[in-house]
Amino acid sequence: VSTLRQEANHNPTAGRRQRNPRGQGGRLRTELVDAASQILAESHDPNELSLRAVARRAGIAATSVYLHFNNVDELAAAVAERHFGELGRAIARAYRAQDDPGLALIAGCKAYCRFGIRHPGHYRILFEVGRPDLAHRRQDIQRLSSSSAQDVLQALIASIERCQQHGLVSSASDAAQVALLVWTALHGMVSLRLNRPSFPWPPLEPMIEQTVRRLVGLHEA
Amino acid sequence: VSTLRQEANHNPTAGRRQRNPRGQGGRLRTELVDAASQILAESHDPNELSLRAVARRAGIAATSVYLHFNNVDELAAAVAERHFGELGRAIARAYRAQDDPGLALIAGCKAYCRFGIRHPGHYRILFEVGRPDLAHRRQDIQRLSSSSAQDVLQALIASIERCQQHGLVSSASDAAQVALLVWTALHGMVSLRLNRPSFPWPPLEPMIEQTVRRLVGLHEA
DNA sequence: TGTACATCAGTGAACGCGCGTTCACTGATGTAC
DNA sequence: TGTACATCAGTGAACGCGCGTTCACTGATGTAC
Repeated sequence: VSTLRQEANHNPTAGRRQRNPRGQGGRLRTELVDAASQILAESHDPNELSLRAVARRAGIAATSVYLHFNNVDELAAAVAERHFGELGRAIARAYRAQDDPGLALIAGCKAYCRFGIRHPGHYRILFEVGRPDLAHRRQDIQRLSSSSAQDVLQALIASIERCQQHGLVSSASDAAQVALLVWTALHGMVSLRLNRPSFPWPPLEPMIEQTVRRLVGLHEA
Repeated sequence: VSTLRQEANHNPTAGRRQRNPRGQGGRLRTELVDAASQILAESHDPNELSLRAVARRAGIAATSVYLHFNNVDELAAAVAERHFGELGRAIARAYRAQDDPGLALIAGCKAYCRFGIRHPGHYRILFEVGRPDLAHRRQDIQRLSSSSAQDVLQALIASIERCQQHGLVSSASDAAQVALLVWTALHGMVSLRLNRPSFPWPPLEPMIEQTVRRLVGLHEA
């Protein structure tokens, strides 16, 4: 009987959770997103992100998830939102560390790919998980997370425009259009490396640099 | 009782299957791959490709799948093999339809993307489904399907080399290396369009053409 | 020509699993009177 | 100051589902004698 309860409700490695104090029930929401992120960090496969797995990891009953999310898709959307934020901050950090606009652009692109390679589960939930239900049913949430994606893209556009303003890149082509070429190419590199790890891939960073330089028309310093 | 049998074993839209004649049991293998392809063609989501779904679609008992495949992963590998072949033929057809090596290269790339956009389930099973079990356990099968992927890549390399030989592309950079840039970029375009259909994507073909021209250094005719 | 037997192409019931979701509930803590 | 009540943060059992896989089997067709 005790093993049954263990299996059903508790993460055997974690201690028994004590309930939050009155008025602090909202903390569980954060803990659930934490737990989901941990699962994604370990699994590489977003399909392992189930309501029951998250509840197990957080040390609560499966039903308690419904105190904060109407269904499992809303939980997944909250997780995606968090990781969109983290991706954006990782890119911004790498970008700001470079003075030259061209090098900053490339550094941001490398940060994007590095995030994907280092956090496959998190990256996949952002760009490889089809959650059509969400897109159809919960327009508010979809707007939120797609605006975070837009933020990432906007930053890329701005960084290409900055190269144009410094004369490093021709102003003949539209920065927004070129940014799309770059984004899709970066995604392709991440996605294929994650999904075909046994392929004999050459080193990632030179590949990123070549792709970005050629796509935006940025020549060696 | 009769509804139970229906649900368990039969596709209600298809007639009752009659068994293959003696010595022709191997036909079922083809029918299973057919059924699996149909499911993928309709679903967009490779997770719906389950052993039981395939059996239902083929009009046989779930257990009969084991007459031809040791497990569900071998079935998936057979499906992938077939669609690698179809992708390769689609590319070759488009390629051969153009005389100019530069236009042929671009036509092949467009065919690659078109295949992915038109057959999301089939494309995903080739490049977005992580089947680590297969890669680890069944080396022979992995070799097969990865050699089909290699065929596609080899064709791309050859078509870039042909551009070099005709002086359309500089011979300064390695064709194999550039081919990788092109392949990953094409995959990124397909993957993102499939996974984020609500994003306001610009028309696909100009985007492919720009990407390929810039990556290989092929200028407008 | 008749019959026993082997082979072949499948079947059907059952198993244990994890899943999302529902429902009625529990028990501690604060608040109104 | 004591007590009834409301609120809050969660629980536990149960549901029906589809899944992959196992096991023993069935029934038609060919073959050896």
